[in-house]
Amino acid sequence: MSVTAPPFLDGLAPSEVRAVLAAATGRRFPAQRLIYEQGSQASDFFLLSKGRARYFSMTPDGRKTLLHWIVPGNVLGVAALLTASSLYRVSAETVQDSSLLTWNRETIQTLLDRYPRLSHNALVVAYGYLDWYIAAHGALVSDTARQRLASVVARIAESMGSQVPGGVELQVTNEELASAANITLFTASRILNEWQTARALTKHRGRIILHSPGRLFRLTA
Amino acid sequence: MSVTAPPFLDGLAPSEVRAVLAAATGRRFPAQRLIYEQGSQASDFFLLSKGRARYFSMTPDGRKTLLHWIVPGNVLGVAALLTASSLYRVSAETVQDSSLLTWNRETIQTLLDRYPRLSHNALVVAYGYLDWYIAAHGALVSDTARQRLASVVARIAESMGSQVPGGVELQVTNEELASAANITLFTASRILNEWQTARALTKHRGRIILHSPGRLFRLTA
DNA sequence: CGCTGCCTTGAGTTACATCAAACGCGGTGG
DNA sequence: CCACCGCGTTTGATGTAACTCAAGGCAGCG
Repeated sequence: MSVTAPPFLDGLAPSEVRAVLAAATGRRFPAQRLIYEQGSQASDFFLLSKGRARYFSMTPDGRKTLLHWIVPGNVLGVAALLTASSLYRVSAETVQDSSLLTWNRETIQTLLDRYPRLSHNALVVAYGYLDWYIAAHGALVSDTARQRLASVVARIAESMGSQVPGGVELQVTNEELASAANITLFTASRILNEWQTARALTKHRGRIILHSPGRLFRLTA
Repeated sequence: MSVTAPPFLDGLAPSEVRAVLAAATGRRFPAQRLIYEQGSQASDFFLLSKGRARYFSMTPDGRKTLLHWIVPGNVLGVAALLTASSLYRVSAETVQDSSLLTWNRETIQTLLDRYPRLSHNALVVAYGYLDWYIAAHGALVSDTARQRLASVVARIAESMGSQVPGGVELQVTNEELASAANITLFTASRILNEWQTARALTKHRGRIILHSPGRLFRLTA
């Protein structure tokens, strides 16, 4: 079903895993499709089985901030696991064509009751998000634009880069990088050019070849 | 034991609550004492029964960032609930003299196994932190120094203010406000003076009388 | 070979940080 | 009761990273 075993199903017996998966509905999403929107009722819980998705958030003034990337085996929509408060806190969208297993709120909550281990796993998942936010908060509080951009590039290279001769290729636009690092398009362009001059990477439209991740951070003073 | 029923014990039968509490050790902490430090092994889980505490984090360059405030009934040290990864992610310290119920890691994990509802409650707690971080992230990304300071003042007034004739009194220094809003001492001083001039609050050393929370945000353009 | 959308470049602006200096509240001891 | 002291606070002058805006370049596609 998915290449990597979903952490959310850790510790369940094979028969239990089957029961949980049997209760889900498969759904396909094309690339660039909204999965759910921040502020709406958390009516479904998802597991990404194929493709790529990401969380993002809209600021009051209409800018989009890219948050966490979601790879196969990850779950989405933890808000649907809560009995009370039940709004999605951020939005989620697909990046590539994707397949999602879907449980509605009632179903997944019944499963949580039946298999308590799922609650524990959900806690681990939530704690992982917390980790991400703690790091992001630290970065916003004390890093420069340059450092944040370097982190974003490194993180994307890690999670979604593909090996090519000469380095790692990232399929990202300046706009996406800017939005993830919380800087402007212009600042992103300038910093990336510096790095290109310093031979740490090569730019093309819509993609970047990262030659030396280490050099990024050395240029970060 | 505590004024408010701890959300962490929600949904447990009275006998179960007694069993969980019986497994804890009571500990008293004086004001301004470190409870645990970010990066250290998450060896204990706590429930604040009396007093006041807060989370904070140190930046690489040595500045202190104040995070979430903890009131009686709240738990601390969620990292100790996780089987695997087990470092505290932020630091915690008391603000006033406090009493904490303490479970060591092994004990609390045994209890989680025995009372699955605790896992669910832990998820709710973790989700609450997530909420806080999502809001903080949004504020850092798109609010001005002024807006962030207004939010901090409002939040502190809400959670720890005491009613006095003329408004709500907050026991905070400029330094604490600056550190929580992620601005400098100087900027905090200047903005607070503006607000004093606009009659939204009155300043004294180490405390503030907030007259009109609403006016803060109106002055926030 | 022209069009569309991504990307670049420069000039001007700004909010906030940094630094230096001094002020004054409120507690302490003479 | 007064002089002193420490620390929280204030104020002004200066610095700067990054944003904003305007204009144009150019890659790749049809």
